[in-house]
Amino acid sequence: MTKNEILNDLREKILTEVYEQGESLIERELCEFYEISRTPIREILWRLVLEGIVEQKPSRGFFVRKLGWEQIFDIFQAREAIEGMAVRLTCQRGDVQIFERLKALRKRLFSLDDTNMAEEGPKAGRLFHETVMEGSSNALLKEIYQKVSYMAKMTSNIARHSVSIETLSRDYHVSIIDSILSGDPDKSESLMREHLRTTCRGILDTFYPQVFVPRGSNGKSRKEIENR
Amino acid sequence: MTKNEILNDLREKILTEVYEQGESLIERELCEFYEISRTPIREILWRLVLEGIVEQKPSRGFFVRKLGWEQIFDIFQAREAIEGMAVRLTCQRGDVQIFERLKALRKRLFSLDDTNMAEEGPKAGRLFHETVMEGSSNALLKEIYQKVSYMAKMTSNIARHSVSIETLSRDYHVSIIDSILSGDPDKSESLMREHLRTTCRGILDTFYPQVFVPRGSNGKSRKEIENR
DNA sequence: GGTATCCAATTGGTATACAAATATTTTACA
DNA sequence: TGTAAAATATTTGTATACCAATTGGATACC
Repeated sequence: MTKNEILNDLREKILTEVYEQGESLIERELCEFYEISRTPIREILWRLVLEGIVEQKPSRGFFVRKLGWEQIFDIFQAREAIEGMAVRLTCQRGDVQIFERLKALRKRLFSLDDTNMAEEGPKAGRLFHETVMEGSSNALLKEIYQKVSYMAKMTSNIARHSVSIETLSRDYHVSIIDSILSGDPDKSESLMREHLRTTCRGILDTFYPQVFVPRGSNGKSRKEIENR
Repeated sequence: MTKNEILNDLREKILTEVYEQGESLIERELCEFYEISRTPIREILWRLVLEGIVEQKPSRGFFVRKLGWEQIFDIFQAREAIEGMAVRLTCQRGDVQIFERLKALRKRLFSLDDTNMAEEGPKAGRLFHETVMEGSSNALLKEIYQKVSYMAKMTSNIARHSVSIETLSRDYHVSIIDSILSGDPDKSESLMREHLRTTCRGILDTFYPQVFVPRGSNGKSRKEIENR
């Protein structure tokens, strides 16, 4: 296995929770498993820290990042900021290629129905969001997005979306593409934000029903039901 | 020198351009200089990568990140996204402490005039932006901001602001604090964005006058004057 | 002038050893 | 029995030495 293959393998194992959240990644164990020495393993681990899915605590080592509902909330808010700006930029300065890709994607989104939504919906969704980031032509925003999206992927194993959430997302994706193609950056941005807010609420309502996030605000004036 | 001191020292040297942008940071030289071995130096360098001011190219090593005007443009756009969202959140869910700090800061901003603007303006400005991020109560946004702000600091040595830019910023800071205290998140966000867009244009106009960024758009439909 | 080859510099990786910090278990004592 | 202290084990942190692999540039050749 090359170093890159090991990196991909480790990432995959973290994203699919072979390594659980919060679990410590012990250097020697990894060395033994992948049959390499500590130096390259450390480099790989630092790369995963850079990707946001591993954290390093001094003198304690590397740990799989632990993401509870507060972090999911934070991630979606960060995505609102990043992708909201990105879709605005894509709308304003996207080139013909991007627009063509979005048109093709629009078609693909229409072909989704209840039979293939669970399978194809998330794939098409990821492609949509990536295309929007690509269109923004802002390397730093893309860099930031990559990290946030890795973190988002970590949560999506826990928070596997329901067909109803996926269908709603699909509709938003189509609307956003329409507003991009019609050249309306304000509408594109506000739709993207609404989409992410809605999806976040859907996930939290489904997987953390004990958490109450007040409607109509981005607020963290959250209330948890007292008992647990 | 402890490892943390070395980290701070190296960061300082990069931010003050003792190490020039694009320069390669040779492990063995650093080992010799700081009298430590390669392993801890590598860890320090990875931390600086995490901070956004150093980059690693496989088989080539670590380099001070190089930021031209395109990157400055990208940084300010990213800040628009991040800080725009953050100020909205601060407005919506900031606690009394934050509001008090903002009120005190407002007073301090008023005490700035032409005699101390060059000295105190940037300091107060940084404090303003940090306070807003703090108020957002979103750990991920703060994490992202930290990186972006290190990158911004790298550019501020090249693009040292003029008194006129600082004065304009001061006025924006005051207005934004007012809109936060009056509880208007939409206005807070739009003012913050406008502020960052204006500052960005001021910097680019001053330090890269050959670059023309069209008004009234975030667009990258940039034109450079052909000759150089 | 362009291409091929060689060479020096530097990073990449392995191995080993021990120090330092942290976590766990055992022991001793109240 | 419960708890604190001490001993032990585990794991990371650092140092050193060495060689392999990669890169960039210099040189020689056609």
